Amino acid sequence: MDDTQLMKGILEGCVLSIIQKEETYGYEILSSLENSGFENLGEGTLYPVLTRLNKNGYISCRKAKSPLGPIRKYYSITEEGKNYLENFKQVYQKVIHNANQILLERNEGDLC
Amino acid sequence: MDDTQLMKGILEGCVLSIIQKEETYGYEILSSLENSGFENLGEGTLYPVLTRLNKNGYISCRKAKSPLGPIRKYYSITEEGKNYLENFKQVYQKVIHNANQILLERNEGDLC
DNA sequence: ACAACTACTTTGTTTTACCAAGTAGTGTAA
DNA sequence: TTACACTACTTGGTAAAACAAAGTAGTTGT
Repeated sequence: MDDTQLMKGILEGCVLSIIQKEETYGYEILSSLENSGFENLGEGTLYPVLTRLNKNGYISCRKAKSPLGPIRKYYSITEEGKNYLENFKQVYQKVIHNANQILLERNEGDLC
Repeated sequence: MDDTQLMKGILEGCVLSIIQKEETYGYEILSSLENSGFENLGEGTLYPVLTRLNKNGYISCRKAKSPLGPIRKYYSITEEGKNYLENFKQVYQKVIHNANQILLERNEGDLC
């Protein structure tokens, strides 16, 4: 089964949360996400998220040379981004709570 | 903030889970979802989900008269639907677990 | 006759993840 | 030195799903 639909919207919040912890760049965020269990994420999935967050003013961008590859684009969270993330977390937790109630509820047939 | 993106994919599992509990019909599922906190769900959101689940063979359909309105379409879960739902729950829990790790992690600045 | 509630349908829009391919810089080994 | 591997970002096209808005109909109550 495919998890692409479940990823919708969640990814954006996760990326913003990672950037909030410290200034970082795309390629590093990718491996950070992989370490947290999001294993099948392509670059073509992540980079548009960063572009979108930047365009919406939730993160800002700074270019810097890499010691072992092409130039990096370092992103850091803005004040607007912090507010957005707090709000996102609340909505996320509400949705998850509602879904858990429906999905994980005991059924009649369940043993104890 | 908008939760439409977070709803993607989650809704399908919730609807299937509700049908698994007992045979039911669209309009009732809608109020069931509203009772669980999904308050802004339109009919134009739910009915396509039912059509999709039916077309994929996860639910079956039976028509029956309503005591107070037009004819109802009662849905019940199929064996294939049960398998799909179990699988869905596993993927769902994995995604949520991964996301929680990133979103709810303590930051350096946090007190205690 | 008309409104209110029940109940399902359809059409079009928007957002987003994903795939595939491309562009480039740096280091390593045949 | 040529080729490969790794780093790092970009772009274009596709498909899936939620949603808004409008419509169709049956039943009940005033």
